[in-house]
Amino acid sequence: MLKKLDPLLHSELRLAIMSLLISVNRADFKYLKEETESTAGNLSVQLTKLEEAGYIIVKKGFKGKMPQTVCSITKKGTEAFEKYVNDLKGYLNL
Amino acid sequence: MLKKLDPLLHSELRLAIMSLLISVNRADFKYLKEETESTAGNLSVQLTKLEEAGYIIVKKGFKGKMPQTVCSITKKGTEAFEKYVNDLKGYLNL
DNA sequence: ATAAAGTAGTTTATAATATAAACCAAAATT
DNA sequence: AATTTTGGTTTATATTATAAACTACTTTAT
Repeated sequence: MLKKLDPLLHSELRLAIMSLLISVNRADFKYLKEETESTAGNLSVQLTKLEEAGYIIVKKGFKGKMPQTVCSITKKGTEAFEKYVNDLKGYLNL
Repeated sequence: MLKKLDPLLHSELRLAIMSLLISVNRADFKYLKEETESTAGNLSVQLTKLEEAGYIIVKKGFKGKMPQTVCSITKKGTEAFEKYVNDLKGYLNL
């Protein structure tokens, strides 16, 4: 009945990141930091975890002269997110 | 936009406990352990946390000669659960 | 009647996770 | 040219979850 939730997604910040990336497709570090109201350190750590899991792609480049980190969601990430949402529904009586 | 999630409820086991108690109203330790497939130790710890928060009531008694712990959800717990579900919806694109 | 095994938990220790603090390199500002 | 700001990473610490060990008692088998 109650499905085991993907521990990588059952984290407030990582879930927020994925939720944002699902709707906007691409987002840079600054944007994610603002929208999630997280600290840079925490965001950095969680992006790395999502990247290592293959849920997102992280590209480092420059915007003008300033470094810029751009993130996007992968197919695997989208599927994992959708599965998580469905599994979670079992807990929420939706 | 993205609301801060109640950390007490954003835990797989505690959420499962609350979800079960919402639907059945009363449940004993054994039933919760079976349904959640948790270890007794983890369940014990999480029930105490929910009790301390005033989200559930834990009553210790006996069933025949064996000890029995019966749990039920409080009004505060029900309200917290409902708020959590609503806040979470913002993350899930539902 | 007693030893062994099972029930219903709690407590304590350890592993995993999240968060914050400290740091770094370069750019922009004063 | 010193200071502050930007855009991060790394490391340390606090929190949380999980597992292991223990308690107290009951039931069953010998």
